[in-house]
Amino acid sequence: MLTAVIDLVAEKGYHGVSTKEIAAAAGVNEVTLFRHFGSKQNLLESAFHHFHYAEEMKKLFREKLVGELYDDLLLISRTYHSIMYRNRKMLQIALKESGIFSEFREKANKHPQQLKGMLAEYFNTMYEKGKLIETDTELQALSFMWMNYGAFISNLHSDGASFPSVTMDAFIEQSARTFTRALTP
Amino acid sequence: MLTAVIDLVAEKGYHGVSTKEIAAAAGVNEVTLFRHFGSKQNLLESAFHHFHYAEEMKKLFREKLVGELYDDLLLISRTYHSIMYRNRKMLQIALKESGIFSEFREKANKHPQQLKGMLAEYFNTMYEKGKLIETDTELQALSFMWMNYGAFISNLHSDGASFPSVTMDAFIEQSARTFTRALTP
DNA sequence: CATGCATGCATGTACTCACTTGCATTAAGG
DNA sequence: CCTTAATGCAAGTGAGTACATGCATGCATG
Repeated sequence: MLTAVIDLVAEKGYHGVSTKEIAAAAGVNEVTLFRHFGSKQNLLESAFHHFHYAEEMKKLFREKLVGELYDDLLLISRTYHSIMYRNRKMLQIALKESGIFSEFREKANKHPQQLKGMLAEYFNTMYEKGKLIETDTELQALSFMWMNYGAFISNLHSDGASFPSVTMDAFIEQSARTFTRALTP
Repeated sequence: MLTAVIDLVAEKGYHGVSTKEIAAAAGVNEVTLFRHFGSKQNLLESAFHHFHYAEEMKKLFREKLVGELYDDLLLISRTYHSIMYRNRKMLQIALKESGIFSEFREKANKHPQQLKGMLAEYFNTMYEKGKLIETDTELQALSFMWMNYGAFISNLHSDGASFPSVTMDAFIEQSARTFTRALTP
C-alpha cells in the first residue's frame, strides 16, 4: 500500500488519484486502506515518513574522501545521483504537492541544505591544505549542488528522453573536471 | 480568467483547483467561463498557449555577445534567469502536470534543447578563436544550463527561503567566473 | 472447538465536481 | 427604439469523491 500510494501520487498528483485506485494498485480492498490509515492524507504522510535520504551522504563526508579534488567531487556527484534516483518518487511528490503539504517541502529542503554545508566545509579544509584557490566556498558548494540538481530534475521527466545523446555518467565526469580545473590553484 | 487559471493551477495543481474557484478569482461567474472555453481543460490549454519564452534568447545569441567568455556567460545567465522568472508560473504547471498533459512537457522541453544547442555552438566558435580549451562543448553547455536550471528550480519554491543567505546575483557572478576559469586556455 | 482478528464485499452517506439549462439584466450599435 | 450579444443568477444533472457500516469469510492461537 505504501509503495502504491507513492507511485500513483508521484505520477498523477494527490488530487489526481482516488483511494479506490490506490487500493486496487495495492491489491487490497479500499476499506482496509481506511482501517489501517484512517484517511487518505494520513496514508500519504505515513508512506512519506517511511523513507529517508541523508545518512549515506554524511558517512561519505566523514570517511570516504581522499583529499584529491577530482576524485572527491566525482564520488560526491555519483553518490548524490544514486541517492536522488533511489528516492525520485518521493522527490517528485515533494515537488508537486509542495503547495498543498508544506511539511513535504520542509523535509525536502533539509537535505540540500545539509549537503551544501558539508560541501562548503570540505572546500574550506581543502583551502587550508593549499589545494583550493581563495573563493567563496559557500557559493561554490551551491553551484556544484545546483548543477547536479538541475541535471537530476531534467532527467526525472520523460526518463531521459529530453537529451538522449548525453549519458548521465559522461556529464558527471565532465562537470567534476570542470570544477576541478576552476578551483585548483 | 487566463491569469487566474495560471496562478491557481501553478499553486494547487490542475485537480486541486475547481472551476468555481477559478471563476471567483477572475471575478466572473462560473458559467461565463464555460461559455468562453467549453471545458476546464480547454481553458488551461488556451491560457498556456498565450505565452512564449524563446525569442529573446535567440536574439541575444545573434547580436549581443562580445567574444569575452566571462561577459558573455554573465549576460546569458542573467537573461536566462529573467526569462525563467517571468514565466515561472507556466514552468511550475509544466512541472506539476507533466504526467497528465504530455503537451506541456513537450513545450517545456523545446526551450532548454534550443538553448543548449546555441550555447554549444557559441563554445565551438570560441574554440576556433583560441579562446576556449579543447573540450566536449555539448557537455559543457549542458552543465552550465543545468547549473542555472537547478538554481532556478530551487528558488521557485518557498520564494528563496531555502537559502536565505545567498543572493541570486552573487551566485550568477560566481558561477560565470567558475566556468570562465575552467574553460579559458 | 472457540475466540479474536484481519480482510473482503455490498451498500450507503454526504459532499463536491464539471458542466448544462432557462431566464432576467445590461449595454452597445444600426 | 430595437435588436443582438454578453453576462449573471438559480437550479439542476450525473458522476465521482472520501469515508462509514454491517455482515460474512478465513485463519491463527488459546
